[in-house]
Amino acid sequence: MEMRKPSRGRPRSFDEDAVLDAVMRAFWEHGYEGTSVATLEAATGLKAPSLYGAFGSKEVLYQTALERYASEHGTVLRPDGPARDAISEFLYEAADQFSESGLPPGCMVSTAALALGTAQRGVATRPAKMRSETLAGIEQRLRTAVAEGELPDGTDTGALARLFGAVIQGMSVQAIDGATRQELRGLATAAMAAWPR
Amino acid sequence: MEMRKPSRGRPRSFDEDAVLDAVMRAFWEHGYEGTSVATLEAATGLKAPSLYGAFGSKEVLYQTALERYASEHGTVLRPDGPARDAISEFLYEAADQFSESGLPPGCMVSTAALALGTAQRGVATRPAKMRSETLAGIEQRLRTAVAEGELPDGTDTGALARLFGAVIQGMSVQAIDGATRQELRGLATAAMAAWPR
DNA sequence: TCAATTCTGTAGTGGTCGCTAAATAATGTG
DNA sequence: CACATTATTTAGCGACCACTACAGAATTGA
Repeated sequence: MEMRKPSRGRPRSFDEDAVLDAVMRAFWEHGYEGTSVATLEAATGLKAPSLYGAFGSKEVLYQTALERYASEHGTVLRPDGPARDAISEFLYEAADQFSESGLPPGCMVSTAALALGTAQRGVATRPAKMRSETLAGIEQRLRTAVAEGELPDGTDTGALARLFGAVIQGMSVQAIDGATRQELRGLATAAMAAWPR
Repeated sequence: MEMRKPSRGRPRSFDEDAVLDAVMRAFWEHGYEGTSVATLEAATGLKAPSLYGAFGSKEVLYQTALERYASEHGTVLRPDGPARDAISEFLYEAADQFSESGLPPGCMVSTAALALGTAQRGVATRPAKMRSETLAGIEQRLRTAVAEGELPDGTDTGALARLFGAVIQGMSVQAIDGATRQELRGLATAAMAAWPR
């Protein structure tokens, strides 16, 4: 994947992963437009040309940080066991992650890039696609549950998937607004009551 | 409330309400940071000095547009009848409003100002307070329902209020991502299954 | 008609935006 | 050592940011 150039020339003076982590937190907390390159300089301790040399542009930096977020802080539906348990764990895990101390509140994907200037429209496509994939993943899990008899035939799996997706997105909003971990867990519990009987 | 100055001097050449409506739509669609004063000039047909003369600053313009949104496009819980019906209608009305053709998708309050640069932190306070008041309104309605016996004693009204609030917020995200009115209504239907029995 | 008042359009202000050319520093290779 | 290569630093690019001084235009009151 990564073409590592032979070690000619002056070596990097920084750890690329640590820098990307700081960049991720800045974008996570302040969004794309709310994070300036000057902000990133302050967050990383690097100067602009180092950032640009290592990553390319502010937009690439954002997308790279977003992928890192997805792989480091993202959650996946457990593929085994009852779908009900998988969804339930998914919601509780989101509640915990959105209120993790030492990290920005909320989710870098669920509520990202919802309103941008026209010039930055393209930045929103990747986060939107990630949200769409989350919905599709939930729905697939629910469809399987219907096929296996865990959920009744005729269950509106699309609507149910959108509901649990909305719960995640709403938890992100409320975490940003200061909701505690306990409150988010209670929300998750209340949401699971919507599971069909 | 409004101190109307006697009609001395050159009169306004524009309708203040129509201009504020255009401003509201711009902020609604592109957010605070995503909307520049140049954008507002294009949206209103006015020049900056007219906007500043009539309203004061970009931030005041945003807050004024936000209040207008709340009073023109906001929804309130119907205070009479069963709480279950009031919440249900609230969700369906949100589904319809977030997918109203001719208006930006989503909600100008539910998913507003979630990530801003540090310099603009103060802009987020009013939208956050509006969301908090919505949650409080829902919870109050649920508390009354418990007191009147519509909901069982011991119902976690706080968690249930947060759930319905999250559904609204998630519907706003999904509307922005392109969900149809029908899909949002289905989401609302699925959410009502969480109502305690 | 003249003066007072208020609004509009022109033409900027200083500041920040994302980004980069050019000089310098630090490494490996010969 | 010299040289090629790559990274960092300095300094600043043009474009846009929110905002405004100022002059002219349009109105009312005297």
